[in-house]
Amino acid sequence: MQPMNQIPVVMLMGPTGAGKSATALDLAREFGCEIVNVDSAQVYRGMDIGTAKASPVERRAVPHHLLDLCDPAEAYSAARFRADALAAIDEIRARQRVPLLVGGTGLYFKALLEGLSDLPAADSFIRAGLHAELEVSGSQALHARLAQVDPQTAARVHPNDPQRILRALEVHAQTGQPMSALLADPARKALPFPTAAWVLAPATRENLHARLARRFHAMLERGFINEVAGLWSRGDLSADMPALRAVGYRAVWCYLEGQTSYTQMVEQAIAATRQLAKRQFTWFRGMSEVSWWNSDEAGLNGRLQQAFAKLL
RNA sequence: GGCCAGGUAGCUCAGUUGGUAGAGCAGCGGAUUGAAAAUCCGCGUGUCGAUGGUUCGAUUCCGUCCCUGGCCA
Repeated sequence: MQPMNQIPVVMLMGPTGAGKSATALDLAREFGCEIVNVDSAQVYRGMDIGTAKASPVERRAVPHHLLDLCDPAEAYSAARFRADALAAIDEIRARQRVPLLVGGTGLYFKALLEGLSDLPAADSFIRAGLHAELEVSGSQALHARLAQVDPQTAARVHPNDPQRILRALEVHAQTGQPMSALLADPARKALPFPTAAWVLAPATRENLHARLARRFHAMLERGFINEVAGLWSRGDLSADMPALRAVGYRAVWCYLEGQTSYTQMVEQAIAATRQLAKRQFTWFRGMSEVSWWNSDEAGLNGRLQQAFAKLL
């Protein structure tokens, strides 16, 4: 075996439904990898069918990391992901095995590859206060306030984007400094190991759309509605929590509350999945040093194995 | 078969007192620093069902035909 500082970290990214999981299992079995999840929805416990999480059998065959970290009532974050992923990578490499990072969350990949600035974590108390203010005054008013304390951030965040306006105000409230000043602090740290980044995606959007529709129907057949109904009946979860905003879950939640018909729910869920895939493409296209692989191509896994072998 | 209501963007529809048309959704592109499967931003040429007529000009008015839905036979 080679010295640990040469064990690479392989990143397999791709839009939802591209077949990353199956490919990852294939590579992991062949090369003795351990899989690290890079999916913001799969970190939640009890959200299995709708997130297409690896099954217990698959998880027994290949070790998986960063699944089931949180209750759906909690909020995970990009910063937690970065820390958790770095820790998992260290452990895996210490075992002389290759970490295979698999998922579709562009921000998480970016946070890992480029680092995050030293910003305060979310503060639920401050956030609740700002939210109440948002309800009363609207995002334009909060944007105007942000322009007072942090003109630079206000200039780059749209007045209709409450999530970013609130975050910037939250950071200012906690630190007394404009978020733009904290972001200016160079926080980029090169990762202390070699990396390879691959994007797995179907050749055409039509192919992907067809797959996504089929996949959602398959989820329904596997009891997806029951899964969401279980969360719904807990009584302590609500549609505005990050976990329940996930594609599919949100649509079924509305259906369970009687806001949409079954047909509308199915249509909404599939459309939301397509939109997610489109945003994922935007992330991946903007990344430098990634190689693209056509997931529709015959013999793909063999070629990926060859590419993988070259990294070792 | 008769009467009525419709046929306008991929879908649901608005509109043009005659000067070739616009919303929502879908789709496409982009942004993205502790919620990111989130949250935003931008993008609208389509034989206005077909065909004849009136008109300088018809998607709009008139005739005929076709299609869909409803009612009556």
